[in-house]
Amino acid sequence: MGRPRQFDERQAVAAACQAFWAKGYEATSTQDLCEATGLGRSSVYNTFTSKDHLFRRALAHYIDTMTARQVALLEEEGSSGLERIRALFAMLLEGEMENRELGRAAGCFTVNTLTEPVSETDPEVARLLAKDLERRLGSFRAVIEEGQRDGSIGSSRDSAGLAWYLSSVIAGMRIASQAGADRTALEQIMATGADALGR
Amino acid sequence: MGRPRQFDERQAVAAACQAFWAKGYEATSTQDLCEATGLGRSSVYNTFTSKDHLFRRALAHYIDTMTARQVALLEEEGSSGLERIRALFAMLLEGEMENRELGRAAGCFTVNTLTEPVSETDPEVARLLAKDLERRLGSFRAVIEEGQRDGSIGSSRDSAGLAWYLSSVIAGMRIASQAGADRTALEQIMATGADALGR
DNA sequence: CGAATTTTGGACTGGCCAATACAGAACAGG
DNA sequence: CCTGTTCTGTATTGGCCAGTCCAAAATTCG
Repeated sequence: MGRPRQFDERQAVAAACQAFWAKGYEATSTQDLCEATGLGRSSVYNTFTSKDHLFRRALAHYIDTMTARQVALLEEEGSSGLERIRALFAMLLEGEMENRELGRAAGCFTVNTLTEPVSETDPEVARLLAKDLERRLGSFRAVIEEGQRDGSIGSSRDSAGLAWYLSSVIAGMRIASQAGADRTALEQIMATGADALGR
Repeated sequence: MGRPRQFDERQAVAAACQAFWAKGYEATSTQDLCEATGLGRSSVYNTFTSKDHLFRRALAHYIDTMTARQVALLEEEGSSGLERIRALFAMLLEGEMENRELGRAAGCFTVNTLTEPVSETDPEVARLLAKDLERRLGSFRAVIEEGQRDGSIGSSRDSAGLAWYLSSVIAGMRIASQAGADRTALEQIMATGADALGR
């Protein structure tokens, strides 16, 4: 009963996600959020309680969508460990270029958030980021070990360390993208990043 | 003539740099800057005109100190190209751990700034970042080519691409540090990063 | 000592910030 | 059609923001 919502909550979260992704937590005002979502102030606060709460929802949404897609790609069977990692690289690169063409936010929302104070001051945000990192590292580690077994990854380094390395290379690529690297440079970063695994 | 300053301008810039480094442009208030520098509002505005101007000074200070030190290390003679890169990695890692122990800002001020809107909205900031990146890439490229000549770097990839890769690995390591990676993880990232150059 | 000049501290300003209050709108059930 | 309930638009709140103003302080030069 009661008056029905005139908007889709998930869609609003997705719009807020884009806004926060583009400008970060601090620089995004509640006014920006109203404009991005198309909602009035009352609807925003009635639905999401506060800017902090909406930010957490937006970050969780980003993580759910992006990390899930990436982990799924790494778990696909039918190709070697290294091939799957290369496929992930290609996907990330494509996503990066696509966002650029659409004039959307560059880089990675979670990486950007890590460099903001909110990642330390808000425990819930810290928890989301830590949990996502753990999940990604676990996924990386699994595919690396597969690669070491199937021979596509010649490096005999500790798989946990290589997972950290992989995570760093990806974060670094996104920073490079924000710094203005062109497609060729990004491709070279990814290709060289894979070299370290081959041996 | 006139009343003499009761503070050292360079010292004030250094203090402001620490504040901006720790919290970023957006989240650092002018009040924070007064407390960090120990100056009153009037002195800050009389000396530095505005928050934007002080931020540019702080960023320029960081770049001058940090990049100069790193470039100098890479230009030191008496060791192979790869050895110099490893020395740079060691220095960065040491600096990262030191900052952590002193409870200071983690990560890299320029990397953090790249993920903030100010890096796009303020043309002067954009110029500082672009110029620094160019300088770093040039320095990386030079030492990589030396390494390719002296045989320490076996990778036959394009030196400009490898320079981008190096820059990415370093940025990625700093993100990993902010994400909570321990010393061992950072060491593994750097070591694996060097593997890609060896061949 | 006095005039000119600069820095300094503290009070102050308009504006934007996140968040709230409230009245009316839009439904469901009876 | 009426009542209860939820949503929505507008006006408003107190607070912090960057930046200004001004009078007092501290110097140099004459």
